[in-house]
Amino acid sequence: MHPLDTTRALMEGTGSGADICLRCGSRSIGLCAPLDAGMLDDMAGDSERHALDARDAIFHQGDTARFVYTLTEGMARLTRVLPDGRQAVIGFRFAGDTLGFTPATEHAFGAEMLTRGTICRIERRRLDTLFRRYPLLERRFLDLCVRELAASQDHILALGRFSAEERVAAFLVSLAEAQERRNHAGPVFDLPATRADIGEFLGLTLETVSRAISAFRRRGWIRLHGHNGLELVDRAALIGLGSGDRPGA
Amino acid sequence: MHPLDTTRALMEGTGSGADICLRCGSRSIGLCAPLDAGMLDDMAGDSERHALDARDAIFHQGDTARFVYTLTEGMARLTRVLPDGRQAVIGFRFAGDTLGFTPATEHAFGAEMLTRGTICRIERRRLDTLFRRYPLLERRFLDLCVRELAASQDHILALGRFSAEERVAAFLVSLAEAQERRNHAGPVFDLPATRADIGEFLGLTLETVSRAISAFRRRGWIRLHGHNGLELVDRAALIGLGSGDRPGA
DNA sequence: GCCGGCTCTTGATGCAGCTCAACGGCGATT
DNA sequence: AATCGCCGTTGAGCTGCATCAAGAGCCGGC
Repeated sequence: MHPLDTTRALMEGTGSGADICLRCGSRSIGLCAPLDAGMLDDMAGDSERHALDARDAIFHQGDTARFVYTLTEGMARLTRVLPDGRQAVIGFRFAGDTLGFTPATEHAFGAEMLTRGTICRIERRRLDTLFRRYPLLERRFLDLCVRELAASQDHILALGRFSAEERVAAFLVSLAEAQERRNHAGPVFDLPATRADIGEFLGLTLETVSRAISAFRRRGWIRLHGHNGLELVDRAALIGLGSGDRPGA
Repeated sequence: MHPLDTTRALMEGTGSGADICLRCGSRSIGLCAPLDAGMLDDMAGDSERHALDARDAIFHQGDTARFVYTLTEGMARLTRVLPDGRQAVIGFRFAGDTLGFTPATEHAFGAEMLTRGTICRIERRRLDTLFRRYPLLERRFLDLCVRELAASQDHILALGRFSAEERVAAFLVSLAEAQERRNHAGPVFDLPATRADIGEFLGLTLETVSRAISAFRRRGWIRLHGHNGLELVDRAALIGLGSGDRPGA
């Protein structure tokens, strides 16, 4: 099994519904998918939509966790900062993903847009009201949460056990799969994260990420199109490297 | 903030109740804490208790996820195996922690006892029935899950950004705090995990873990008592090293 | 008591990835 | 079109940790 497959499972679990989040107007993949019409009306009445530019913060680490967010367009990164200033990217989020849901009073990490996009937010306490009215919604959050936990464990495995090239290969494949799951057509994917972002996600320096990507390019495994375009030419090779069955290890 | 503090938060969240899980007979910290008497009766009727020896498996990676477990005595480790045989310890669990709760059909990781101990297990579908009867129980699982997710993110941060000694220091402190939270008295803590277990948890080799522990001992920060006893002599030094505010980084 | 196996420790060596540095490409601004 | 700042690439050297190896302490079995 691909070690990042649980990420796929998480997203597949959210991608089936074709409901429309009334207020947001977007195809709702995250919050609204398996809900009935009455619930959607309630949520739409309680939520607000906001447009954001690339690099805008959605919320900051330490902010009071007043809202829960759904990313309706664009791509974002989740970051945590250590006391000494070292920073880590904890994850990336795509259109349809839910952000910032926590029972704590403060956000343990920050979220920033990597591209332009829009978010849809609902007050935490209104969501609690909806939980009481629609137990299915709470169940849905529990499932999402457990799946995200499994994805975190995959990432822990990758950080603890994978070489630099293995990590980058796994990342590129999971990025492509995430976009395919969102009905992306064509062989060229978006890669809006910088080398530094990827490095901070994978526990590597930007130079090491750059070298791995160059190596894949030299081997004919990938092709870069402009500064944002990524094409997986030999996906099997990348999956082989990124799946953790290194021959003779 | 200590980067492993969310682990503490997770456990504090479960440590407040003094209820007794009727069938298990143990102080229930995990499943049963904030529940009313009727719910406890229901759960006790549906759960079974088992005694296990050190090294016994509670469940295996890939097993059908038929049960949800509470560790009532002892210490366990959670492990994942990669296709090529590389293994990683993704976490440790203590008395009172809940194990193996997942909406998936299979366990994504295995769990093995590190010490003798007992577990209390309940069938997954009976738990679902209880969820329907007691929505508060489901809410409790959601909170636990979000907190565990935060703990995973701390671990991701440690694996991606911490040096070997920083990781070992953070691990020793969090282990001591976990035992203090469980009303452990006295300055000497249990360290039932081997150097290899710790190394597989922290993404290090057993030799590197051993060297870090020896270095702490030489600096007078810790003392070892027999093969299982650990005393933190200078906890502040360990916290300083393990909290991620390395001076000048 | 003696032996075999396991864990821990410590030393020597090698290498993957970090650090430091230089440069080229591209978009934005004016 | 010129300039600036950011991002990416590549090279050279260094270092922290892995790897390999040897030996010591401890425990259970006989």
